[in-house]
Amino acid sequence: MRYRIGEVARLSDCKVETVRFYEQMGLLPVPARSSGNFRLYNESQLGQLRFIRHCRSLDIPLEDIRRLLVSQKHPEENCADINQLIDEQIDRVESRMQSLQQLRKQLVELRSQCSGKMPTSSCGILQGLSDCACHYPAER
Amino acid sequence: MRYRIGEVARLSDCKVETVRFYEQMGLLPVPARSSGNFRLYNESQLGQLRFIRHCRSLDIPLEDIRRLLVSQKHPEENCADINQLIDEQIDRVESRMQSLQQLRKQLVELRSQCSGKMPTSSCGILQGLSDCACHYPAER
DNA sequence: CTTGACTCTATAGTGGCTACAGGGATTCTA
DNA sequence: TAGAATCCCTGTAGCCACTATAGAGTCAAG
Ligand SMILES: [Zn+2]
Ligand SMILES: [Zn+2]
Ligand SMILES: [Zn+2]
Ligand SMILES: [Zn+2]
Repeated sequence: MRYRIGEVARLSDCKVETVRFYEQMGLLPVPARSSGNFRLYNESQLGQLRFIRHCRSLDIPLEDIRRLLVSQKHPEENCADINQLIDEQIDRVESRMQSLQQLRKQLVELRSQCSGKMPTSSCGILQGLSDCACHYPAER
Repeated sequence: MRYRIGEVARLSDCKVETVRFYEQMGLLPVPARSSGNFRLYNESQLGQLRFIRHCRSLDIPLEDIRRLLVSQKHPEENCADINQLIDEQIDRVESRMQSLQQLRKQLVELRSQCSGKMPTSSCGILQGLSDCACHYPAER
């Protein structure tokens, strides 16, 4: 069974342009072509596309996905790299969560500076943003 | 007192290129020039740059910063827009936090599928990524 | 035979910078 | 006063992971 690009896109929940983009990035093998020059995919290529999409839903960068695909093609090798790659991804996610936590605190604090309908000249939010004590050069 | 670009960059904790970039984006007024064609900034422009940098540290997008700067220039207007803008920013941050929470859970679950040094052919992580039950078309 | 849905390539845009390349201006030191 | 170091200039391209056009070709149904 062979699929055209619109079908693999639908079957992997992504856009046609994205499939072409992955091909261009070398994440998908160059597909066969129909007589009318349409891309034709088989089950295995669809599987690889779904693999990529699933990785992307975990926010794994394309470069790391490339490494995972290479690992997949070497079934005899040790999988330590894969575990490390996921560990690094978890680290990235956790550190982003931490900075968002910080950010939220600062935004809520800022938001509390204004009660509502004021002239902008006395809006506590604008003032809080202007009276910035942090964006000064590091003291020496 | 007039500053050259390197100095305002240092005094607002950003890079020279970033200052030029903000000018190009219309977030900073076109500065005066010295006889040798160097940009020259005054205190008020430095203040505006620090305002922008502080907004950016709160991850407020440049478009929203532009709106804040416009509001600042109309001191008699009502500040409701400003409050709403910050509320929206808080919403964005919170929803990002939520999806990262989800992400972390999925990654930790995936990570637990592999105990350590296996051949990649039997690595639970690779298998978990391949046996994807989610990247299928929405059922009808 | 026409319509409409699909596909093709190539190119540019998104956001928020960052990093050159290849020159000119200024300032410090010998 | 020469040379070196450090600044600054413009313009362009790169980053990431797509997304969105434009303008053309392919194919099946009615
Ligand atoms: Zn207000
Ligand atoms: Zn600040
Ligand atoms: Zn493993
Ligand atoms: Zn999936």
